[in-house]
Amino acid sequence: MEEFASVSGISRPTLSKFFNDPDSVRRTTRQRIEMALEQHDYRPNVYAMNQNRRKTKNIGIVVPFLADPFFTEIGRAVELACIDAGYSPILLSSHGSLEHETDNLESLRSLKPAGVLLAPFGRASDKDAICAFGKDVPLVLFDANIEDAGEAFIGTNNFQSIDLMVDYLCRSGEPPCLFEMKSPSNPNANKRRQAYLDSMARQGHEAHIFQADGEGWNFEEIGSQEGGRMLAEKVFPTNTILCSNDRLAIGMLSAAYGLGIRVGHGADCAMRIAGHDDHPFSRFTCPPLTTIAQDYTSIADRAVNTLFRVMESEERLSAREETLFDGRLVMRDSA
Amino acid sequence: MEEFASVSGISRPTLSKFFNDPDSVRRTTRQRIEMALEQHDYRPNVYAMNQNRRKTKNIGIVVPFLADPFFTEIGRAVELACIDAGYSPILLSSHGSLEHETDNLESLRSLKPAGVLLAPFGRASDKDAICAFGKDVPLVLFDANIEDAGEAFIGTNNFQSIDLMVDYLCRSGEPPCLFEMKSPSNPNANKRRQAYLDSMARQGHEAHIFQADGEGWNFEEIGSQEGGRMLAEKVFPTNTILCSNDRLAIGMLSAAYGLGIRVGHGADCAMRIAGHDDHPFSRFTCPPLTTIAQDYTSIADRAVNTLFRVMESEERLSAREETLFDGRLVMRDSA
DNA sequence: AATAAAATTTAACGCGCGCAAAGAAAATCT
DNA sequence: AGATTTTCTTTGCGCGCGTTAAATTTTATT
Repeated sequence: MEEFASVSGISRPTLSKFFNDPDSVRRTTRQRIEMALEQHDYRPNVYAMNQNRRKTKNIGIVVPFLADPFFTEIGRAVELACIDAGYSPILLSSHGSLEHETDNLESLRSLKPAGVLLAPFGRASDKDAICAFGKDVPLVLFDANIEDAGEAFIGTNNFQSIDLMVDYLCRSGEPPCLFEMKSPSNPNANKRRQAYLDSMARQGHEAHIFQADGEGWNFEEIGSQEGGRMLAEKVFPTNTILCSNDRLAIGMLSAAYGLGIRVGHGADCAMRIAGHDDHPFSRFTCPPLTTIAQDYTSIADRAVNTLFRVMESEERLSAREETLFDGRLVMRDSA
Repeated sequence: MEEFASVSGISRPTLSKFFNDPDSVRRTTRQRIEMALEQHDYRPNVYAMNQNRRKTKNIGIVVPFLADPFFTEIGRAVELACIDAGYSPILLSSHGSLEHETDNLESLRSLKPAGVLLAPFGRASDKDAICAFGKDVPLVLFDANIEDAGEAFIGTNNFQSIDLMVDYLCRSGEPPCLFEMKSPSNPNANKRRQAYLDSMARQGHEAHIFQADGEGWNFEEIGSQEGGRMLAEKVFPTNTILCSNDRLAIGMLSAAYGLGIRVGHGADCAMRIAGHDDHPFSRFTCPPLTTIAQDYTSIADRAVNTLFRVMESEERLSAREETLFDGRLVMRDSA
């Protein structure tokens, strides 16, 4: 950098400022530097840069399981937003295990990130560790909330979305049963169950909940196995099933097909199946899945913007913010 | 670290060695250090550590499009392998755009990674940039090959796998047509087309190739739209279609369902559809997709091991290695 | 026990940059 | 035009560790 300073005719501290934030120097000098850069292609040492800086230009993004298309999608949106803002996103997956989540936060801490976007496991997460992390680093949660952790939470309003779906299903046919995992780690599942109970009560229908055994993240498999078993045994008292998420629904649709059960809302159909999340593949199931679309883009944008706001203000938010976006009913053929 | 050295009774250079590689110090001192670590929980500054090191403990992993489940899966396998080996994987997606691929390599270069695993776009990639990168950093390619770039390439033997599938399809019914993208960026698509032509010639059947218009990575959408149009227009001369990859097949299956065409190898079925890759969702299509399983695990393991071999040898491989794993026929109901 | 080999300590330099203070230069304002 | 503000330059310290070389200690070998 010393070298580049002499050949470019700019002092080293000014260059230092420039590389930290190109807009912090006068426009004319900035142009001079950029001219010189094109000729001598010098690039500052990332490690030396960040060593003495309290905060870097890194933004951590932690998701519980990257192989779940929902998180790949939202991760992608968030990553691109960060790049556009001139930051370096670092996308970390917790690979479905709690240890990795904790490890990821530990790794991030030593990277002195300017901020972190975290989609935690939820109940299973190490709440204390996450709260402590939030004290040191600007932290915004998304998808799954943990009370009092981080500066803000952005997610979907499960009560609105489930109510929307239940209402639609009741109006257009038999009231739905709920199909879900027995021990969901994700708090959204619990909210959705409660929302289902509320909605059914409000509509004056009896609620029926069916829970699938199984651990892990192979939701399609579980939906197919357990859901298929229930279909075969005809345990469902109505012909309409609301699955707690699309991945379970995809599995159940597959099982229904295998059993020769025609799914859909047509006259020739035996039952209806609906999901929640508008999984990228739900458009291509057979039949295409009626579901609730989470507002990926808004969630990603709001999460990033909130994080930037906290980062720029250099102080904590006066009050923790919780933003819930409404879900949108996506009517396809399955229900 | 100076501090930790005094309280632990270990000299700083020894600690330095320890943090670089715990096995490089005597076992007794290593235990003393680990004891002290538990009491004083000191952690070296990542940036200061890496500033003066030629190589870091980082390993870059670059995939063209993380939202494609194939790459999420293989990325996951590779990531975990790196973690197990004590390295820090950095997973980067090129988000389907060439500029990001180049940017990703540039970012990685300044992170002084110990090695990089790259799944390039293929033909579209900046070959010179990748070759140049390979001169500076141990580089192993996977999935898509670029001649002479990096130390090795690990992928699937498309000629074997397609031949396996064509042979199966011919034996069990009508010979297949090939359905693919018109202008595939991935070199595997070209290999598969050639393999299809070869196999059909060998079997003494006439080859029929149908190409879908469309750009980008929305293969399911393209398969559904274009494939559906072709199905509706009955352009296929046989009742069996081999799709160049599972994502196209998933789209086409969806379209077939919408058209009321019964897909499968049963007596009551009108046509057969097969894919290639054993996409994570192919087990749950309707009907479940007959396809070729790429050996994810072997590819990931071999790629990582090869990279480590190059990294440890501190020199280039005497000859560039190309390893192709055989595909495995996965017979499900669709064909 | 004597010798050789391996591991550790001591001491000291440097990496590439952030950062702070004080003065000089340029741009803006009255 | 001068006064004021902004920006830049000069100077120099220090971050936290890698790394080296010589001196010393510990372990392994004969």
